[in-house]
Amino acid sequence: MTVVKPKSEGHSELLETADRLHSAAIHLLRRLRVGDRESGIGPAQLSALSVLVFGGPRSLGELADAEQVRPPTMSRIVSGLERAGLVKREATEDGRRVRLRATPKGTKILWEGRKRRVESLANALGLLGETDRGRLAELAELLREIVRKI
Amino acid sequence: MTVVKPKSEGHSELLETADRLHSAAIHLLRRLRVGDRESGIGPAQLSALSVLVFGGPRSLGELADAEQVRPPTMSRIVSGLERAGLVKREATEDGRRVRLRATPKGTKILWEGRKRRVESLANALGLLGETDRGRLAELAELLREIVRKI
DNA sequence: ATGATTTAGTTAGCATAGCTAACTATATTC
DNA sequence: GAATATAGTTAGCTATGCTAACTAAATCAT
Repeated sequence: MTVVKPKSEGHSELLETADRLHSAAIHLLRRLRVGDRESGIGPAQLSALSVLVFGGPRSLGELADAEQVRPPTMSRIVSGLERAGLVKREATEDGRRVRLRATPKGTKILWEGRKRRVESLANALGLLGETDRGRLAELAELLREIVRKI
Repeated sequence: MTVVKPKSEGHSELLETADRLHSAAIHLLRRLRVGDRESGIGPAQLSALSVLVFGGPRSLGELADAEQVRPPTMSRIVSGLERAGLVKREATEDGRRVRLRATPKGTKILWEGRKRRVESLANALGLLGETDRGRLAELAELLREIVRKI
């Protein structure tokens, strides 16, 4: 893993870091999905719901943008959330737009689900030393910035 | 973001870090999926193939374990890879087991796909300062350890 | 040695989640 | 007022996750 080709050393290292992040992200989500399933709500729904809960009501298009999916995909995700009574579609001044709002039930469910979801991760984090934990908090922040830049 | 409830300060911080990692992982993969699609091979297939290419041949059950999915799921993922000529099912001494092996084509495709996939991520990483980049490489390693612990 | 059990993998059937293309309805513009 | 643009939805495809039920092979126990 520390073997790096001599030529264009920095680039190679960058690719390796990128690849490792990618791999870690895939496996991280697979592990956490187990807990997600207990809530009876899919990962895409959970993620979309969290935007509405923490970020407030918005239109379907805005939510699709925030979640990096196409409108038809978000339309169906929202349908699922609505069917479960976690989100409501409200009419707006502009008759084309809908305003999506998390219901009290949705907000409650999200908080519970989120807690359970990150619990195992938080536990794993708790196994780390104080130093590593601090570094990891930095990573999370850094990662968020990076994702915005991609 | 630095607002932490006084009670059980460390735990709350941990949850927040966990949540941020989770969110970042979701969005990271969504962004990278765009590039993935160009290869005509799904993310699960790509990930499974990479285990075979970098980790060598193994049984379906082992691959399912490595990828944190159930055997039927992996069976279908492998079927897709086989259909595309990227992986071969080989018979073993134990007639129940199959040995999965990446074909030369699979290996080639993976290297190309992997390169393209992490390219955008590596570019985003390149926008960071030298300090952040170093930190991130370190922390990617940390993340890998954590995922193993969950 | 043969019958029962365990193990590995597949098949069938269901749900979620991603996409594009095509449609509807409402706003905006000319 | 007609043409165009915009927001969402519907329809239909693929990929990926699952559990349940099946087949085939190996192992175990009598």
